[in-house]
Amino acid sequence: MYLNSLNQSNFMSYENKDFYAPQDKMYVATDCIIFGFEDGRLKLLVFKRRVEPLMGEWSLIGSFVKLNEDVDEAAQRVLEEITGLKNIFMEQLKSYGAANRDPGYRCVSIGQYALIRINDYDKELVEKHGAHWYDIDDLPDLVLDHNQMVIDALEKLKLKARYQPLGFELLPEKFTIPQLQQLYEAIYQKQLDARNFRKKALSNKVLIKLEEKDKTSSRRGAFLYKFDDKTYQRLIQSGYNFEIS
Amino acid sequence: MYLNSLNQSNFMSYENKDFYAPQDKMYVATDCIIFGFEDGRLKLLVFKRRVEPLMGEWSLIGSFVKLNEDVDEAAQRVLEEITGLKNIFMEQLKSYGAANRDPGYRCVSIGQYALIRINDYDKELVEKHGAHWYDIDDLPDLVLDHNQMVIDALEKLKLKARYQPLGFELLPEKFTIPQLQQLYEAIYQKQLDARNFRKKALSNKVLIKLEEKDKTSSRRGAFLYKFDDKTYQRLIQSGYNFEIS
DNA sequence: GATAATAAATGTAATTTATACATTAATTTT
DNA sequence: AAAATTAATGTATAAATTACATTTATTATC
Repeated sequence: MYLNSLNQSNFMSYENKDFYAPQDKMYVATDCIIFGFEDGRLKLLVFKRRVEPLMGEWSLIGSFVKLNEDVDEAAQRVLEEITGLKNIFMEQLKSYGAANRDPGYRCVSIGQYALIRINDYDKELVEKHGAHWYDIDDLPDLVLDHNQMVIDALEKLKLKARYQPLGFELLPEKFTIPQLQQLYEAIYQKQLDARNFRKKALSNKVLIKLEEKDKTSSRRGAFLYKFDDKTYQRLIQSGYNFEIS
Repeated sequence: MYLNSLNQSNFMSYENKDFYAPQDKMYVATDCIIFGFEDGRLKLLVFKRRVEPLMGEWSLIGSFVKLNEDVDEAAQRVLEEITGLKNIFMEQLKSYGAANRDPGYRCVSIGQYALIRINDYDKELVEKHGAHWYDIDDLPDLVLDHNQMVIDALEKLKLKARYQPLGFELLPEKFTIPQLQQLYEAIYQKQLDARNFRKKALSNKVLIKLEEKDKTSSRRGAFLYKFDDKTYQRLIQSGYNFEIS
C-alpha cells in the first residue's frame, strides 16, 4: 500500500483524461479522517471518489471550504452529510500544503480527525455514499496524500488518547471494562494487562458502574460502565491530570 | 511584507481607509510564532504592521502562500527574510480558518511556531524590519487572532518540550545546567528544584559536559554542556523515551 | 441437576520513579 | 584573609508502575 509506483499511475490516469487543472487559483479544502471501533478493531471510513481525477479510487471524505464558511464548520458539514450526525468529536490534525499535492488543484487541505460511534443507523447512511469501514491495519491505497493523513492522525490519536478521554467517543455510551481495554489495545497497538488496566481506568473516578451486565461476550457477563463527563470536567478544572494506561 | 504577493489593485484599495474587502477569493497565509530565550526569559518576536488595515499595530510576521510554493516553504521564506537564518526549527501549530478572522480578506492562515537562538547578529537584522522581542508575559495586543495563536503555541510548546528536546533550539550551542533549568522554568512557568532538575536532565545521557566554564553569572562558574543530537537520534531509534522535568 | 467451559474480577509484592530537602565547593571581590 | 555568591552534590520517603495466578459468575451441555 501507499507505493510510489501507485502514485505515479494515479497521476497518469489523471493525465489521460485531460482533466483541466486550474492552478491559477488557491483552494482550501478539509479532509476528514474518520475513526470508528467495532469488534475490537479500530476502523477508518473511506469513500469511493466520485470526481475526476482519480474517480473510483478510495479516498477520505472532504470538501472545499466555502468562502463564507469557517474551516471547522466545513468539516462538520461534511461529516453531517455523510453520517447524519451532529456534534461529533472532531479536531484539527494539521494542514497539508505541498504545492503539488493535488494534480487537479492548488489546494491546501486541513486534515481533521473525527471519532464516531459506529452503529447500524450510521452504517446505513454511510453505505448510501459508497463508503466502507476498513480495518485500520488493512487499509487500501488512498488518493493523494490521504494515506499520510491517516498515519498522522493515528499517531496523534495514540498520543492524545493517553491524557484525554478521547476513547469514550468511540465506544457506545455503555461499555464494559474489557471493551475499553480492547479499544486502548487497538489504539496503542499493544497488549495490556487486564488487572493493571482496570485499576488505572477506575482510579480516575470518572467511570460510573451500572447495575446492568453485557453478556454478549461471556457467560458470566461484564458490568457496564459509563463515562461521567461532569465529574471529568470538574476534575480537570481543579488541575487533575487524567491518564489512562 | 504580508502583502507582497497580492496584485496591485487589491493592494491599493486595501491601503486606503475605506478599503475594499475582496471576499470573493480564498487566500492562504502563514504566520510565524517566533520564540526566543534571553536573560532567563522566554521572548516572542513581533512586528509593526506596515499595511492597512491596522497599520502600525503589533502583529506576528507572515505572508500569503504563493501558488507554486509549499506552505512550509512559505514559512521558512518569511523567517529567512526576517532573521537571515536558514534551517530554523519550525513546526505547524494549527490552521486558523474562521470566515471572518481577517476583515480584509477571506484568508486561512497556517500558524507555525519557530524556536530561534537570539544573538546580536539576529537582532540587528530583526531591527531593520521594525520588529521587537517582547517578554512572553508582557505582550502587547496583536492584530486579528494573533494573540490566540501565541496562546496556542505556548500551550503546545509546554506540552512538547517535556518529551522532545525542543529546548535546545532556544539555547546557544553551549549552555550551563542552570541556564537549561531557567529555560524550562520559563516554559513551564514554575520553579524547579535544582538537584532534581540536574539529575533528570543528565539521566537522559544526551548532554556532553565540556571542559569550559561559563563565568558570566557566578564567581565559581558553571560547566558548559552541549546537546548530543547523534546520541539522541540513536536512543529514540531504539525506543528510548526522552523526558525532561 | 451436575459438570464443563468461559471470560470477568480481584490483590500483592517488587521495582522504579518522583519528591523533598541542606550542605559543601569553587571562585572572585573587597 | 575574609566575604560573597552561585554551582554542585546525596539520601531517605513517598508514589506509581509492573509483573503475575486464582477465584467467581454464568451458561451450555451432558
